[in-house]
Amino acid sequence: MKIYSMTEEEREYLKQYDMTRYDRPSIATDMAVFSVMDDEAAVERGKNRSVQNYRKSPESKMKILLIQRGDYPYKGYWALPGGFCRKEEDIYETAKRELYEETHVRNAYLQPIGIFGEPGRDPRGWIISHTFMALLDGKMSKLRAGTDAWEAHWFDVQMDKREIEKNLKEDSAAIINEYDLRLQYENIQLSAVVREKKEFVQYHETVKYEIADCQEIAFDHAKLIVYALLSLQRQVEQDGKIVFDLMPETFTLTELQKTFEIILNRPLLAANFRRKIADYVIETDQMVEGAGHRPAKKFKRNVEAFYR
Amino acid sequence: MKIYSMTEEEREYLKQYDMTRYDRPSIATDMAVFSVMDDEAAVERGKNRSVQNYRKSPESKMKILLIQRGDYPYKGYWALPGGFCRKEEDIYETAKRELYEETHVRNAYLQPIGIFGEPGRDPRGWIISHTFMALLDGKMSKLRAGTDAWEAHWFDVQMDKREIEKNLKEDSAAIINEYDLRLQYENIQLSAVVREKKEFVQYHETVKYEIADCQEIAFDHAKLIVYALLSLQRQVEQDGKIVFDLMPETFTLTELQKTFEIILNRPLLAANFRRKIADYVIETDQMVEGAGHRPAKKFKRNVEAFYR
DNA sequence: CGAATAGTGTCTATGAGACAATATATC
DNA sequence: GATATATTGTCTCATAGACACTATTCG
Repeated sequence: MKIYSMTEEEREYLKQYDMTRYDRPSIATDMAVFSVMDDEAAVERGKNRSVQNYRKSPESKMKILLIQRGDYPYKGYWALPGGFCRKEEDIYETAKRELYEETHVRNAYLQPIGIFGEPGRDPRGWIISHTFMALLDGKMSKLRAGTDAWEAHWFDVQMDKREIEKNLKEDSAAIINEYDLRLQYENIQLSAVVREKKEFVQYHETVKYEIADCQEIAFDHAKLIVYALLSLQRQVEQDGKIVFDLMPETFTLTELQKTFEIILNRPLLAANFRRKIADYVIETDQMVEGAGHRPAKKFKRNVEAFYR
Repeated sequence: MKIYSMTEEEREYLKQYDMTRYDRPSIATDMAVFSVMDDEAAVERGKNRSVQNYRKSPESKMKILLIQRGDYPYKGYWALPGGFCRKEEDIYETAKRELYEETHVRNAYLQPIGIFGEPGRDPRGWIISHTFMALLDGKMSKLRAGTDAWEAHWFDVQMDKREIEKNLKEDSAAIINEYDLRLQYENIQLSAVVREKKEFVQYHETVKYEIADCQEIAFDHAKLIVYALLSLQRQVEQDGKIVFDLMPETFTLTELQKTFEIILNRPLLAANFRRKIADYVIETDQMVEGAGHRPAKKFKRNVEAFYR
């Protein structure tokens, strides 16, 4: 390999080079941390089930991790966990560090999904957010202990799509959708409406997102959350592999299916689902115990299949 | 909509807030600008065809736009076009501006594909690159006029995959691939080898790219180029829509098919291809003229189909 | 046995891939 | 007519979706 080595002239040039002559933004990461779990798991694991419905399986829900801001700006509002990129830190390292600080999870699916640098998005100044999506096995995370000024909680996520306008012609298109976002943790309710504008300009598609309404969600994070949810859906629709990142080491096929259903927001037929994911899982000899009905086999990932 | 409005206390807080207490990187965009065209088009359009083979259709090739660096560091090396993000400029705007400056194209498919911020990637200091992929209709671009110190050219792209290691087990996997990249413009030959390491760590996939060899390509741009090519391939493999962004307003189905083939790096059967893309195109009444064989119908995009 | 969930078998429609056949320009 | 490409028809096989059916545990 040919190594790049500097000449004396170059060394001189770089010595004179002044990085600060250009304005520079602060770089932040915001983490959309998702998990799928039932409410009991969200509060405390392994607690007593309600006595009446002991036969019913608990309902799984999509969750997102939010923290309440303890400082200005948006003091008291809820925001995605995140923080600033440290000097000479790779942005992925920043994301991993933030994730660990908030959840004590070291290994998780982590993916950059967007860059939001619109001027004015943060009153403190020019701050570019690198938004990451993280998928957590809900059983693994231990939230950072909250203080008065800094609470972290798993919020239920509900998002509904509404079509506002759809104008399709042979050579042009304009589509506007609205996404109603509702987030809930105990008696705390947050909500937002994010508008998606798709257009065809000179034979090229353009998509824009803007916040139409926002209750108690800090900065432009409502937009980031909607964007992250749409990214997740789109990816799972195309290739379900990443859903496994939401699962623990072993799981039943029904648990896996429910996780798919929650993300895709539609029911799946068990027989077809099982056929589809059959190659990706391997039966273990564990069984679920103590349910009021036929016990399910536990499965684990078949790593070979993930690489075709 | 509830408007976020500041209190006096908050205004005071922000006044004291010192952005400069954290280190900040410079933010750059690097543009992987791809186009598919025949060599004649790359040099000058509409020129005389070679007389012997007037009946043969010209061969299309994948091209990438590179500039020769006129300054240190990597003076004389070839690099992706790019530049720094200006104050209060959205990073997408930076990318659009750069694209326009280099190619005089305003509308093109533009997509962020990666963030590269590894310490040491630029000898000038802490510079985070936001890499964008742009797809251009080759007939549209007019390269910025070159000067002695600043040449821009369309390079032929050839990338081949080589499997180095493949260790698949039930619960773990380690895969190493190498990508041989060769770029050529007239008698200028650039090359690189980029290694891709995939692993399964605690049930989660990790992928890393590193440069194993690099000839005459500046910075870590060999890695960015390979990464961009892989992104393009993956996307087209999943959903061919973006290929249309490489096409002019009207085109023949064979031209479209060739473009797919070049990206996917494999031949397609015409009958099947046509069935697959049938809904996305509309016949026009134009025909190709003056070819030494049956003339092809010209088609245009069917915008309706792009929105399902 | 009834409730509740786990798991399987099969029919059909749709789409991908392979291959053969036909069509139409120029020279 | 020869060359070179354009365009269409059809067979097979794999897969997705719908639906009906069987299995197993607890109480």
